[in-house]
Amino acid sequence: MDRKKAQEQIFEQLASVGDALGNRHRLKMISLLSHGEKPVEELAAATGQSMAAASAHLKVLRAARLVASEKRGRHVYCRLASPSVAELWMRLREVGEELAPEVRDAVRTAFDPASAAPLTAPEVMSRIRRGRATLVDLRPEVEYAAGRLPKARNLPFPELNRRAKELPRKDLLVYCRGPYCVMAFEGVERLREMKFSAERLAFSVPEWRAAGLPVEVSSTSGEPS
Amino acid sequence: MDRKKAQEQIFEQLASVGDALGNRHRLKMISLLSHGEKPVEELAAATGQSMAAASAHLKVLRAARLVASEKRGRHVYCRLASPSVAELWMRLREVGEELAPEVRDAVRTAFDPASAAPLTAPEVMSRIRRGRATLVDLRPEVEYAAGRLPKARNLPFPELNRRAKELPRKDLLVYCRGPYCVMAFEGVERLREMKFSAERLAFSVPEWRAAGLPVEVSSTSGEPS
DNA sequence: CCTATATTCAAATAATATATTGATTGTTTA
DNA sequence: TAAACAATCAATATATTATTTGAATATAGG
Repeated sequence: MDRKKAQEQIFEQLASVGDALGNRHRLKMISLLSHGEKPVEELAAATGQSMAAASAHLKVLRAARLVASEKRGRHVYCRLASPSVAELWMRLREVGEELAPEVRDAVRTAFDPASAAPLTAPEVMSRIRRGRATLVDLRPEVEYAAGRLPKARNLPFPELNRRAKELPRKDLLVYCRGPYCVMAFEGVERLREMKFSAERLAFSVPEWRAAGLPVEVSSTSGEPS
Repeated sequence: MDRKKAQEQIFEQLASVGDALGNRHRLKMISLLSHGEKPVEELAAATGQSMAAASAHLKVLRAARLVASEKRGRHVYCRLASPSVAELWMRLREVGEELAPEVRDAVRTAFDPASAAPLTAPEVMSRIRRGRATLVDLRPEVEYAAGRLPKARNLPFPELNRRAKELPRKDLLVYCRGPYCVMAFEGVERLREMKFSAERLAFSVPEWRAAGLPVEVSSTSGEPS
């Protein structure tokens, strides 16, 4: 009889975790944080919210234990409480893409997976090892520093036009923040206009990490403070 | 600019999937359905709800595309839309147990994983192959018929006292509906009182299936109608 | 036709969810 | 020490939603 009560509590608590996944802005925050810790301010800007609103959503995520945060300097840096949160987010995406036509159609029309290089993570790893490809990471430098595909070069999206000439003309594999990342698409489009041979990868660092492949990190112990 | 809109729609839709996971009764329904399809009536009874309430929750689950249903005879049979829904539910549990102290503590005190046989699914598979153990499935017969561990014998919990004598005295491995299943605990307790040597498995069929191990099914094409 | 099973509807209740504004706290920097 | 900044909190407003109940309605079976 006591176990019955405990079981209900467990389901209740797990439901609160599910509930935390039930808002667009919060999912976006999880998605952003899967590329490394960020201050509240940045999360607010990236999700188009006021600081107060972002702070409220973060409170929900913290209550569900999905996000942890720490004050350093004058910023509060937020991060996923564990890599398994990113994996939960990936699994949610997979289920949505598999089962919800609304998701599947939107993904197909706006972020067509068929437009990406049809390479699995291990296949990319093998090309990296053989020096057959140049990986280009379009994310901001802090995210690149926090973790990247091996031998990837960092060329943040806003600097693309100016610095593209640093890249080789051939065999570019471009990635940014994952399958729904607008910059990855536009980056490849721009590079092609500039006569580079470039393909988009359909995944990013969190998926790479979840596949058990090695992630390269800048030697500075944490994020710059 | 159009991609930005599509991205927001994707997140919105995925949030509605998350939202569907945000209620105790709905999680319980998913958990039950991971052992096979069930009519609405049974889901209502098992979750302690009126038919109308259960129906409303099922509507949410259907809208999120997690559950499909079909009318056969006078019942509406509900089932998970895909095995990946069960996997999402498992992942949610794992995250909860890993990160939420409320969940972890409740699990430890009421459903202590340490009280289960410390066997992984492949280890159990190997024992089955060598005939080193007798698996006992305490679930209702329909769930047993819909999918079970190889060579498991079915002894539904309510019949345990009456029919325990059919079992060998040694090397019993008992499972029911998973890590939070009360019957699995009480079943093992009763068997031990009756001087059987029995251990509880910390997992059930959905976890077994997710591990890629073979599930045995009764030859009748679907559920009995 | 009558019954069993589900869904829907109307309604009630309560509760949430979300965002805004302004105040407050703690920290850094001038 | 004061000013500027980052974040949270408190109070508030609005709207919406969540959940359940009981009755009415469909649907199919016997």
